[in-house]
Amino acid sequence: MGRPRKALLDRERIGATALELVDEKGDFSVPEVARRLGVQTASVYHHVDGRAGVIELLRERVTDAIDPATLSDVPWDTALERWARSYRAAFAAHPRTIPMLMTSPIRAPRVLAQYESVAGLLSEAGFAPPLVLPIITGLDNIVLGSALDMSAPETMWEVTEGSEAPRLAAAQSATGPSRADQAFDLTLAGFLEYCRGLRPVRGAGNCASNHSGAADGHSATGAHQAP
Amino acid sequence: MGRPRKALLDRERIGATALELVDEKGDFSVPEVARRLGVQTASVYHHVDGRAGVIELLRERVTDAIDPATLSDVPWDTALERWARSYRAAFAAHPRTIPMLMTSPIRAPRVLAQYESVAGLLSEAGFAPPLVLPIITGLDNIVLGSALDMSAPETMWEVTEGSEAPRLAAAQSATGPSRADQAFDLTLAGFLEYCRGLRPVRGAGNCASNHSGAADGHSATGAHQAP
DNA sequence: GGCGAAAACCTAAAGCCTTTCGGTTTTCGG
DNA sequence: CCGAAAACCGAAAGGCTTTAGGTTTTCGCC
Repeated sequence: MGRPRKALLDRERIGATALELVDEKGDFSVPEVARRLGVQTASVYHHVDGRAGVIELLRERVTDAIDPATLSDVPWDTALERWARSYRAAFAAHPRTIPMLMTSPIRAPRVLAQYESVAGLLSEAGFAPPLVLPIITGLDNIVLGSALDMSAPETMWEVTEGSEAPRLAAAQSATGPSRADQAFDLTLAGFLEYCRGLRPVRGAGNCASNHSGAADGHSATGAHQAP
Repeated sequence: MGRPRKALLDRERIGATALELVDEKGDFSVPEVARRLGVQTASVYHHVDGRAGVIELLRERVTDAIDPATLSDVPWDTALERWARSYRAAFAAHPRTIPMLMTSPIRAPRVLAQYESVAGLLSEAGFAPPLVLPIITGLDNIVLGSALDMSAPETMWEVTEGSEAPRLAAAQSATGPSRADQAFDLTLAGFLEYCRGLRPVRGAGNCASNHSGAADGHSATGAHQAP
């Protein structure tokens, strides 16, 4: 057959087709992608670096929906919250990609740059350097943990049948179908609340002993550039 | 060859061998398990339901390390914390199984029973029924998100090389190698703190309207260690 | 305009994995 | 003692990943 007059394949179409397949069936294979594009399997290998390369295309497509503009918000905790929600929403749009993307780190430059922004955000908000990465990692864990939960929809907790777990079943019927969202809201709110309490207090008198109950210590912080 | 005088295979040995392989190489295959046991591939299929069955054996082995006794602790938040740590530790002992186990829900009866206990724990602690499942799910997300983080150890954040992310690199060198543990401690502490504030206050006057910002209604609980 | 190099697709094949289908021998219950 | 079940083996079908080498078309450069 030889080279066609107009290219049949490109990374764009390969990525889109693979994402279609994963959305529909939860998995893909290179031959499947090729079949759906009316092409032989080997041809795909001229455009991407094997199956792993296709997964990277998926990663790009999914993470492109994360909105970096959220990180320009103020104050810092609003930025963090909006970013986390955008991050989670990006995965929620294609939950079945999650098992594939979770296995290897998110090293796409686009996303890495956003983590870098978050690091700056937290530093400028006044967090002690040793706290910055734990906070980022914690936020990451919450988002990815929640994303994972979304990828195995209700099966995870579908215990309503009959007998074995009456209290769990009762809790389920008391919560309704928004369980995953509510859990995320709860966890995120708790995390941000706790982080607010971890910032050094700026005023003169430092009520040294506790840091935990300081739920509203950021009210006056319209502009908060730390030392 | 026919039936041997003494059985060469059983689910115990198959599970142990598969776990060995995953610990060593991050994956397993049925032929690999068979080779390591000095047996033909097909023989394995007489004891387990294919590859999926072997994964269930892995799940049992890993989750058996979760200590249900932690849930008998008092008060409720101590029980929750110890359980979460035990849960996470179980996965930390075999981090490379995590990508395999995360894909499908943890429906092993042993673990389900523990979730059931947690539901009872929270109900008896006085949490409103619609809050119980979101709290369980949130805790689950934190544990599994953290476990996932452990499964791709430092690669996830190894950006120290050179240039691209200076603030992230600085944050990393300020934190040291205990990043994952610190993030978990932080997130768990924040979550429990927030949950304490979600319990209805027992005293007379119930300031009914809000439940969201009330992070400090828990005066009696006392201890919370900082990272 | 012509021509070599590169691009894009194909056929073929190796190697691995999963799973199933009969065989063969040994053990065990009645 | 004997038939049924158990435990293992050999072989094979079918799929996936990946590479190697062909064939045709296009493109850039002289």
